[in-house]
Amino acid sequence: MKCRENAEGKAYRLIIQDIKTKYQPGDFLLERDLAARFGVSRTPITIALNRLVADGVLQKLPKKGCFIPNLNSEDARAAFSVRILLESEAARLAASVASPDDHALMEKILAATEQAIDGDDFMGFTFCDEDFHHALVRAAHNMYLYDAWSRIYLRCNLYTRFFDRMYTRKTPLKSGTLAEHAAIYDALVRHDADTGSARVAAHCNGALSYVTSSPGNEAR
Amino acid sequence: MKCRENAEGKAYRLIIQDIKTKYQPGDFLLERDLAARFGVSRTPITIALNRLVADGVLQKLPKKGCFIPNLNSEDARAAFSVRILLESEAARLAASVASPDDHALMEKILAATEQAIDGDDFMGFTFCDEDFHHALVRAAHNMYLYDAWSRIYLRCNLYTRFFDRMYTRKTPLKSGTLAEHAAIYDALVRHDADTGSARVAAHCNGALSYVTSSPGNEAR
DNA sequence: AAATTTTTTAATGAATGCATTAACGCATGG
DNA sequence: CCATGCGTTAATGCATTCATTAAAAAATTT
Repeated sequence: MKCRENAEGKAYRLIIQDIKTKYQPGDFLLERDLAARFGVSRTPITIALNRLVADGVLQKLPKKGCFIPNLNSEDARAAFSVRILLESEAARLAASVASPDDHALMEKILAATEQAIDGDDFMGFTFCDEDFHHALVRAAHNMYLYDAWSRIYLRCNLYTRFFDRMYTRKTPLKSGTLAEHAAIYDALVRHDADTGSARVAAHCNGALSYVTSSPGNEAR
Repeated sequence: MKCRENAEGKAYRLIIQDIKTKYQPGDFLLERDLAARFGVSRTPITIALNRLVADGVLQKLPKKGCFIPNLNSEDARAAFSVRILLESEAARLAASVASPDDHALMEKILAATEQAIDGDDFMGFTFCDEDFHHALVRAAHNMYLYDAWSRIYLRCNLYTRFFDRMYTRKTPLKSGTLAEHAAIYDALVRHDADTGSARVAAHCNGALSYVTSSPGNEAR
């Protein structure tokens, strides 16, 4: 049986959606607005916002509220370096301990990615991209590693999604991303920890370059 | 000017104190009790508890509440491996980028540690121990690394403090810890990243051994 | 007597109302 | 014309109240 989602969880999920699609760096997220739009009271909104601050996705000023942090290249490099540290270690571990279920899930995601590309479904592709990385890190079978990675990945995605929205540079990325994911997966099933780890690092560095090479990445 | 602490921040700090000194694995933290004891309403308590759940220090069951998670050796190894990954990388970075201020702070903490040992002040020693590690990771000058480390360190300390309370095995640890901290600091000022990183890893592995070697570490 | 159903209780979950405070506009004086 | 001080406003911060629900206790039935 699956318990129905509570108001706070719903708020958390919807706020993340909004952050990725609606708000810009510097924008304040007003509790009253969010509460009205999501049809809940301010209390669960407050809790969800505080969680997002703890996640590093939002910043907070006392008596001022929560806002999307400014994104600049230096921050991006700092955030991505932590992501790379964690995610490449996850790949190293996954090469040893990933289960057949983990492999099956990743294969399924790769297939779905290909399908999304064929259908020119950018949103679907984005979900598949995120799903693959989640599956990869989960395959390391260390919940603390996954927790820490999960947070910094959310933060890194803040950059990626924002620049996606700015430049909507979709097509050139897609094929490369799928090929790189497939190559990472290939190393994992061959239990080649060094190659898997290196490919993950290279892949993430590519994402970092995408973000930092864009002009105007110094947000207002 | 320093703003006075708000109720939520106070609650967060006091709950952590209580966790380290009062509660045991499996104990539920009742919001009403905490609110009454801290002299605030339930709202800031709820927010603080949710932050601690996000930090991985507490676990939560819907409609049941927050509780201290069970501590076992396997979890400890998983948590410490993430801590070691982050903290040894921090040492590697700090060897390059630490400022004179960072060095001065660490020296000050080392002196305070010695003083605490001389005065047989176990509480003071504990604070110095934590302060040193915080200063070390901060010296890497990467706030995302510090954030991620901070969380997993809190979780690791859950084990350490709990076993400290169980066995109060103070004296044999103290001198060794100080010497190891000093050795780490020495590597940092010599800009020897490899040695610093290795010494941090060894030091943390020692803490892990302390926790896992204790009998009865499989909590109820 | 054991099992099951009902009732009670006590906890979290959520909404509302009030207090506090930071920011904005406006007026006044230099 | 610019700076400063006051009053208004609108936001967060917090307390209180009500609703929901899970667990424990009691009563009833088999």
